[in-house]
Amino acid sequence: MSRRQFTAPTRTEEGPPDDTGCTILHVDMDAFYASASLISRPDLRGKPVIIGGAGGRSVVLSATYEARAFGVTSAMPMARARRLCPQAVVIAPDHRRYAAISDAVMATFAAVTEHVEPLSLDEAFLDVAGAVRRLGPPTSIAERLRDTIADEQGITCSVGVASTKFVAKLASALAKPDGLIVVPRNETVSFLHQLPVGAIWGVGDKTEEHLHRLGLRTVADLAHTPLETLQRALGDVLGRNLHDLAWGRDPRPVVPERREKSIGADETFAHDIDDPVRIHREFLRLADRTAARARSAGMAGRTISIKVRFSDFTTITRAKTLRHHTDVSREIFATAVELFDRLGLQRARIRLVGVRLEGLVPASAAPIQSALDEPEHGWREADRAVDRASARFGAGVVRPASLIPESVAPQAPAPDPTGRSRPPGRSRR
DNA sequence: TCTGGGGTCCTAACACTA
DNA sequence: TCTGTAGTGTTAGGACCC
Repeated sequence: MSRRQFTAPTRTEEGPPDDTGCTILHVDMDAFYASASLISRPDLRGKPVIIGGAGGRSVVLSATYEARAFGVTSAMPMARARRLCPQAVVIAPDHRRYAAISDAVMATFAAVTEHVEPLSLDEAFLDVAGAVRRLGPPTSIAERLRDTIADEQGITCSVGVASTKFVAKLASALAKPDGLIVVPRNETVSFLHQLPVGAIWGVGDKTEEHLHRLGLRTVADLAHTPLETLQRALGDVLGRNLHDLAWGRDPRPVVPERREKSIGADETFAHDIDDPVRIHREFLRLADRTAARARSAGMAGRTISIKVRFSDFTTITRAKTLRHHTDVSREIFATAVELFDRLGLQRARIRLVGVRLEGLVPASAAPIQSALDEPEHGWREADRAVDRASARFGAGVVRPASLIPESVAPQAPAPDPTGRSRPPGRSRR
């Protein structure tokens, strides 16, 4: 689902386009989360519907085109979306359903080519060079994919067909909704040069503003600016990238598998808080979630970072690299709390905290060293037991005592949210 | 207007080491 | 032993994407 919208100066729909050499397809589901949610609510088709949380600080995950007509866009605060379109029906996200549909769509892609690079749940690049002899020209393959997805999943998608990933992605955005655009190889540069600079993948609000200050408004302006000028203004890497893209140079291949480099979780509080005990408790919850996800992915990391966002929205991060890799909840939590305490905040009002595990490697390849004070059968085994219980009875069935609501927890001495308690299985003498 | 959550990548400053 | 330098790793922040 592409967030950046721009108007198509032209649509190349007249006559059969020349798709010779255009073997890269970018397939993007139309308003994916909204379309998927409406499968079980056909009564809402054709009506403005917003997918998002009901909380005061939640944002729009997706919206139907009928809601978008009122100015509702994804990532917009829900409060604003409701003001813009008060008649819209708001539906809570159903991530399981989205994952299931995404799996089915990816399987459809895999039946066409093994060169599929998923970008997210709802979009992917396909390199169909090897499928042309078997299935026909790229445009036919794209049409067939669109039909299959519509028939089998009941949702529409848009496809860009081009000779590079970058141009295919631009084309699919222009084709939305429910369309197909082919950019012939020899028309790539003229296609690009009429677009605004903001259309380029990697140019966000800040860079676009920067380029406008330099008097650069279209991709053609960018292309005709000396490389050295762009590099001076934007840095070596970004300057070079934008210059190359402006001339249609994008040699990146479709890469079927990409390994995660970090895993993390963060949480925005319903109201800003300044209570260190509550903040520690939140770090415990987030460390637990992060570690469980790492273990489930079979990964371990060496760097633990925290993120703290204050009430004025300024955000800081702090990180610590351990001497060994870990996937142990308690170790991630202890490091996170150490980093947080080191900030020495005097009851600052905090809006969000986050925990991230970086420098991931397969756990099987990482020598995971026991923490110095870890007894035999310690926290790692406890984590494994929790994982097994969660797999059997559902996530969250086993939690640290300090995360159990007071109304549920048995009367006992207050748990220590810092986690500096005794390890499991060794608490009794 | 009032800004989620999950990520990746880049840059710069600094520390450490050969 | 001291100093300058280049390479590398760590840390922090920012921009961007979906």
